[in-house]
Amino acid sequence: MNSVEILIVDDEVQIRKMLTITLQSNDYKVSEASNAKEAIIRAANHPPELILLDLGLPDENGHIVLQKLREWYTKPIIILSAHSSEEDIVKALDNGANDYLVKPFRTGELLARIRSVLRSSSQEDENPILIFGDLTIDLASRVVRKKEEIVKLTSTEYTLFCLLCKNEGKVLTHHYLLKQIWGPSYINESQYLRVFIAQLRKKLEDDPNHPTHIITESGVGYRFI
Amino acid sequence: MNSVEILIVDDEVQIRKMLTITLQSNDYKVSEASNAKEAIIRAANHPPELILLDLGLPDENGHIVLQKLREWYTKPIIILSAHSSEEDIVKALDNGANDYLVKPFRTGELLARIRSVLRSSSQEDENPILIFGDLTIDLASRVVRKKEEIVKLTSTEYTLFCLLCKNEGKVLTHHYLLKQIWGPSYINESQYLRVFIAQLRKKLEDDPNHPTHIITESGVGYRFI
DNA sequence: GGCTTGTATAAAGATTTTGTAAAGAAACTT
DNA sequence: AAGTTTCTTTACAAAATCTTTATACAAGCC
Repeated sequence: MNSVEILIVDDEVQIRKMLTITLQSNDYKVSEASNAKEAIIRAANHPPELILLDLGLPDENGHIVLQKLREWYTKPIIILSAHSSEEDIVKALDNGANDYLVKPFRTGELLARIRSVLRSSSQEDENPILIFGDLTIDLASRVVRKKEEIVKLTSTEYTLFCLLCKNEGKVLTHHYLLKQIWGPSYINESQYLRVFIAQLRKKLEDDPNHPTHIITESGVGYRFI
Repeated sequence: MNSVEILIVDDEVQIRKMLTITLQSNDYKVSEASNAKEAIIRAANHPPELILLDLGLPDENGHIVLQKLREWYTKPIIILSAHSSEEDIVKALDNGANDYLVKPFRTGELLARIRSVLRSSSQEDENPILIFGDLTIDLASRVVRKKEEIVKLTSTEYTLFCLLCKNEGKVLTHHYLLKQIWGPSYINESQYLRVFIAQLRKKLEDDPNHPTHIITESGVGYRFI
């Protein structure tokens, strides 16, 4: 068993099916998403080793999805697209795509290109466990520990914490966090954030009243250090 | 100047010329080889950051050249080939090529693919940091430091400081600053500015009474140096 | 000097933003 | 269907930030 997980993002069920079968018969683990929102949530909750991203999604422009993913997702992304214009290709590659295949593509070539990008990304042997002082976060198994003790986080708490961790040191605006976690229509619901930040602090900080990891940037957002 | 060196391996002189011009005009350094033997010697003597390899060389099969190179050469190799058969593509990718472009290819796409593979091989994600003496400002992370120490700025202070930094040396008028930060209806509230300039000086200057960075231009505005 | 104009700083007051608890709603479990 | 967990919403307290006021200083000019 390969145990390498690939996330397929495509709105056409036939293509997902075809890809799933192809990949599974080559010993990859597969997860699927049929739209942009689902793709981002899946990628954040359970980051795959590679993402196959169709640019023609129903709910959002594929280039935007790519940009959003690349804000934190560092593993390979291969674009599968019906568009073969140079403009699209250059834009996607410059937005951080590792490869770009035009549909319809040849299965053997796709598999070879997958092997290629996985090879060049795995040589950096990325440790899926991030360590911040006494806090560790194992992205692969979705486990957060504080001084070896496992901390139980709800799905939303974990997504929020992941985002903060992956952007260590950077300020993430309320706007951005709300959009990433709850979706674009929630960008004014800052109260949600406060509640969940408070919950994270209660679970993760030594002294929740004087947080040392999750820092408030008043008027702007939050920062993780 | 980019100073990234690329080795072009192709037996056709016109293609080498064309590639050389394209790459040089995009700030890459270029070296050339016209056959397999030369290619391997050049790569060994002076390893480039990337190799563009034509598979149709006169003295040896391109796939063999690729294999030989990959025995020790770990940086990106992009194949340029007239053959578009799946067999060739898969074989090249599995032999360690990072990408495979079929001739004739589009220049913009080639450049984008070069950027892509260079990016994923060099993976230094440096965020731009502006440095002014002992003051540094990290725009991506929204962090200002004075002698390595993080200085906590409020939202408005930071916006003001950014404006000054981004216009280093220039005088920014009261009018302009007020308009940018508080909006057009505040252009007469110069007192606001004085308060915030004073606060910035208190936090950032060695001696706030004798500022060396944030300079008053009496009657006009402020200047940052 | 006395006057005016522009600037600097501290501190009080007002406002905005953030933190916390807790209740109600919704979604899952068993 | 009852119980549990998680999410959403409300209300209020606490903290941080912004605005305003008061006062002082410095430079230029009559």
